[in-house]
Amino acid sequence: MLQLAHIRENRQEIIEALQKRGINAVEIIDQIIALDDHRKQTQSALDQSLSEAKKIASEIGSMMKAGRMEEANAAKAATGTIKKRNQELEQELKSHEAGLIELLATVPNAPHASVPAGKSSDDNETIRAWGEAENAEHATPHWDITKKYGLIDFELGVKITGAGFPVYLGKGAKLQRSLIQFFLDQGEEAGYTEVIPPHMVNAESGFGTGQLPDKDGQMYHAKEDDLYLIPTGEVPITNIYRDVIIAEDDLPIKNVGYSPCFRREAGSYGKEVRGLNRLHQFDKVEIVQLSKPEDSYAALEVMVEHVEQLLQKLELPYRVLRLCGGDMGFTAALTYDLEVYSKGQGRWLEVSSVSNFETYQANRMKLRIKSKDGKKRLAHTLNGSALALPRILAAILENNYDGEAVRIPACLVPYTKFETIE
RNA sequence: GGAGAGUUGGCAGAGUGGUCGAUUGCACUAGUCUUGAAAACUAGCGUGCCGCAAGGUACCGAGAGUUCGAAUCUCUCACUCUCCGCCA
Repeated sequence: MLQLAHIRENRQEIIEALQKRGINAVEIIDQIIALDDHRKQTQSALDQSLSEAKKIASEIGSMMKAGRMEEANAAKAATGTIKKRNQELEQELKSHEAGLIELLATVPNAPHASVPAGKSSDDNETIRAWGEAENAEHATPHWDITKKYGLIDFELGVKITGAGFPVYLGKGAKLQRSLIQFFLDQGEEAGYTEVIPPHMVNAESGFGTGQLPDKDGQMYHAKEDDLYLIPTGEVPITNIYRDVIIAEDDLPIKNVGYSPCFRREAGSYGKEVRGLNRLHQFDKVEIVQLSKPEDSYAALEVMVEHVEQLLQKLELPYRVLRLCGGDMGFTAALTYDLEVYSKGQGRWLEVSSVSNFETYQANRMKLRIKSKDGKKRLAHTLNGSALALPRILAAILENNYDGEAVRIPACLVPYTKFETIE
């Protein structure tokens, strides 16, 4: 969520930034500020009232010690009204605080100055591109290739679980595992510390990174234990640092982690979701950074470069997009999407999304930085896919297929131990 | 899943109804001393909220309750440890 102090100080600026998302936030922002005013007043009144009650209690203590019992009893009798007032003020404060969080949680992050205004993916800005985005001579969609070589069985997944839960077989499984290993090794080389996080999270974690309350329909929920299957490694990895105060010298913190991701994808259908294009369960290697506010945008660029390096090593043509306000996720201030060109389908596939959340998540998580002089401030959080597996796998199969065999990119051969699928 | 023990500031560990946000030690930070370091000594050293500030207020696993007053008493829950059961 946005910080209250920041909203109060930069009301107009935030309203203008949110317009890039197509949101008119005037009313909600003013509502928030008004409620915060009430909160402050109530806090003051409560503190004063509590102070009074405390004073009387200690006076009664001294009276009793001195043996002046009648006096003490008289004072006791008079405490009723104060006590009642305290309770009322406490209730009022609580409801103001809860109301504020509720309102704040409905306001998305304010886009960065460089974010273009826009409604949909049509308004995204292409920053740069790499490689030849042309259809292959033997253009074949990956679902035909996986079938031909027995790499993935989608129907088998339907039997075991349901649509969107494919079964990887033989060289298909090995290629998948090799990619994970490759991505993790590359992350480690770039200075990220590997973590293997839990694949289920509680509601607090879901709130911390911003999936809850707004996107809870997208996550699988185990009601019995009130736990959610993670939609991305971002959730458990970033929440490692929930409620933590980090010494400034320990920043930046860089983690890389592999995890399966589970998404309900309610409402998706058609050829957009065919094959590996959109699944309910998929694998992803995620990179996460915590940084000082003044360093976060430089870190974001380096993260994008890291992902680009991966794609170049895999020899996949790609382009980098700066998302417009309307296409950006709820919690992001700036997002770069990386798309690879899928030659078998003749379309771009999103394989990575790298974002700076500034203090939006840190504020929800109470993730703070402590400098040497003892001053505390919220950290900036960033994350990105490096990379999401299924569409990479699809692109590798489609882009390296010559009608006879699939050639494995050189960087993966040390992992797969085979050079072709035929 | 069953039985028992526990949960206090970065760590260790006091405190069982009244001025306790909490003794003390270690760690940490600054300073004195020293050629430098160590040692010793001095001071500082949790987090949130309200307030320009002085200051006020809240937090001793979480929530509720008893009381004029709760870290201390009662209840519920969570977690940790030990033993038993089950199990990859």
